[in-house]
Amino acid sequence: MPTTDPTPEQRIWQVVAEIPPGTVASYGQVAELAGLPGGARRVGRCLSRLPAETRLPWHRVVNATGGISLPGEAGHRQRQRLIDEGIAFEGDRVALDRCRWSV
DNA sequence: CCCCTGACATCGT
DNA sequence: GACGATGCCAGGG
Repeated sequence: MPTTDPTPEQRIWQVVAEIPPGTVASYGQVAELAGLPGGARRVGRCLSRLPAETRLPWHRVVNATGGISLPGEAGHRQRQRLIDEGIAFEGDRVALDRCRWSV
């Protein structure tokens, strides 16, 4: 057993790391899987603090409607990364009915 | 301690 | 389906 219990942050990182390529998860979904029901905002805040060099697939996390919540140029890059991964888009939103991550 | 803000979600109109 | 209001949680001033 672990000598120290994982912090909520680590559980969030863990869940995000598990999102398979070609699929996306919503902030609320990640929060719930991380054992933080209603902690969607916390997930967003956590991801915003990630270093630019992180290898965590944070770009696979979108809002409940499939839209990109990350504002500005960074959001534009996230969209491009998703497209490069083969994620299907409907206008500015991800086609959740086809690309949503389900366990 | 109060107030505001943010990579959110949900409901009513 | 767009919009505004409300709920929620954590930080920062």
